[in-house]
Amino acid sequence: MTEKDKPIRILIADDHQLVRQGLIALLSVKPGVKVIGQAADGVEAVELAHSLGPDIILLDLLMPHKSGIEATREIKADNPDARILIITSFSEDENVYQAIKAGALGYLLKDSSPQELMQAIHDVCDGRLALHPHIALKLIEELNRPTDSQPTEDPLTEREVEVLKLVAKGRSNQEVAKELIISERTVGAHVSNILGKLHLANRTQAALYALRKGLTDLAPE
Amino acid sequence: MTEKDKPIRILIADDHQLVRQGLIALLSVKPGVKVIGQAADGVEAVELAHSLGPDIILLDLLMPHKSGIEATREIKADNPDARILIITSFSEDENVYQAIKAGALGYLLKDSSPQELMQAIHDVCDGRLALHPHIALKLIEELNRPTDSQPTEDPLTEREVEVLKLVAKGRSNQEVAKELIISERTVGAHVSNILGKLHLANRTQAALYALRKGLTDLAPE
DNA sequence: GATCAATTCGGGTGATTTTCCCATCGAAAC
DNA sequence: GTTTCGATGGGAAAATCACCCGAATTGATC
Repeated sequence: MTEKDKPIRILIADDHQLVRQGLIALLSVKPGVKVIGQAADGVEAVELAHSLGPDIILLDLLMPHKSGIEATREIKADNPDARILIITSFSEDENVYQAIKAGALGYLLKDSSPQELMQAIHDVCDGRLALHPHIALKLIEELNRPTDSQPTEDPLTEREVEVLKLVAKGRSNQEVAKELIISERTVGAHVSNILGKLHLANRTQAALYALRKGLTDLAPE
Repeated sequence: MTEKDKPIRILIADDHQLVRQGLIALLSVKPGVKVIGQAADGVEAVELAHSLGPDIILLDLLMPHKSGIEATREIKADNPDARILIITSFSEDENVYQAIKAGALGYLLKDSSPQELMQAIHDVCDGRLALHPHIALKLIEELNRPTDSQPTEDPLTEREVEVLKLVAKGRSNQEVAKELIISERTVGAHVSNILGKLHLANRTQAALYALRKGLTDLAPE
C-alpha cells in the first residue's frame, strides 16, 4: 500500500470470539491498520461489509449461518470493489478455488505469522493476490492437470454423497440399503464409485474423507 | 488466584500460529499473566511443559502429531501438578470427558470472551475447575446416565490400542500387520477383540470410536 | 426423438473382514 | 508351582466388501 496517513480500515469475521479478539489485539499494535468492526457469522459479515464499507475484510471460512464463501459472493455482489482476505484452518481441500472464484483476493492459513498476515493485508488492500505458499501450490497443481479435461475432479453425485454420509457413520452396506430402500447391490456400486472417484482404498478411508470434508460429524447418533 | 506480585506463567499450544499469536497479544495487555512459551503441536507442548514448568498450560485439542488429550495425559504423567486448560472449537463431542479424565482442569470454547478466558486461567491456576457452561451441561448429562452403571467397560490392552490407531487411519489388516511386524491373523484377532470389547459392529465404527476418544486425529498422513 | 447422466439392479469373482475353534509362549499374579 | 492374562499364530467358515461386466429406468438436455 502507499504510505498515506489514513490507516487501512479492517472488518474481521470469525465465529470464535477468542480468535477474533486475538486478531484484533494482534493488529492493534501494528501501524497503518485499524479494526473498525467484527462479525461472528457470515450474515453479520455481509451486513457490516455493507454498512461500514471497510478497506479490507478478513473472513473465516467455517462460520455458522453463512460460510465464508457464500459471504464472499454476497459481499462482492453488493460491492464489486470489496477486498476480501480469507483466513482459515486447512489447506487440504478445494475450497480455495471456490473462494477465489467467489471473489476473494487472498487465502491465508491460520498457521501463518503475524508478518505474513500484515503482508497479505497490504497486498490485498492494493488489489494484489495474496496466497499462502501451500495454497498457491495447490492452485498451480490444479491448473496443471491436463488429464482431467473436465472442469475439475469428478464430483460425487447427490446419491453418492448420501451413501457416503451413512458409510461415515459406520453403517454396513446392508444397513445403508435398508435406510435408503435400495438393494445391497446398489449400495455396493455406489461405494465402489465413491472409492474410485476419490482414489481411496476402503470404506474406512471414505469415512475419514467425509469427516474431513465436514459432510458429517462425530456425533454418536 | 491470590494477589501476588508474580505473574501467572503460561504456556500456549495451538497448531495455528495466528491463533497462538493472537492469544499472546490478547494476554500481553492483561495484568498478572505472562506467556513464557508456545508450542505448535502436542509433542512440543509436552517437551516445553517439562522444561519450562509453567503455572498453566493452554492446550488446543486438535493438533498434529499428538492430540491435546494425549498431550494432557503425558504432561500429567510427567508432572501431576501441571494445570491444564483445554481451549478448543467444538462442544458437540465427548472429548470433554476424556480431557477431564486425562487430567485437564478446564475446558473452554474458542467462542469465549477474553474475560472468560482470564477467569478460567485464574480458576485453573488456583486448582479450580473451569468449564464452559455448555461443556458443564454436557458433563452433567453424562453423569446422569444410569445406562452405564457398570464399573467400567473392558479396557483395551496396549497392543489393541496400537492396532486401533492404525485401523482409524484407514489401514487394512494386511497393512497393519506389516507396520507392526505381526501376522495378518493376529491383527484380525486384535480387531475382533476390539470390536467385541467396545460392542461395535465393524472397523469403520472402531475408527470413529478412536476419533471420538482422541486416540488419533483426522490428519491425512 | 435422441442423448446423456444418474440411479437402480443383477451375475460373478476374488479379496477382505469377522468370527469361531485351538495352541504356544512369557510375564505377572496367586 | 500353578493360574491367569496378554500377545502371538493356525485352520476354517461365513459374512462382508470391492470390483468387473452389463442393463433397465428415469429425467434433463439437446
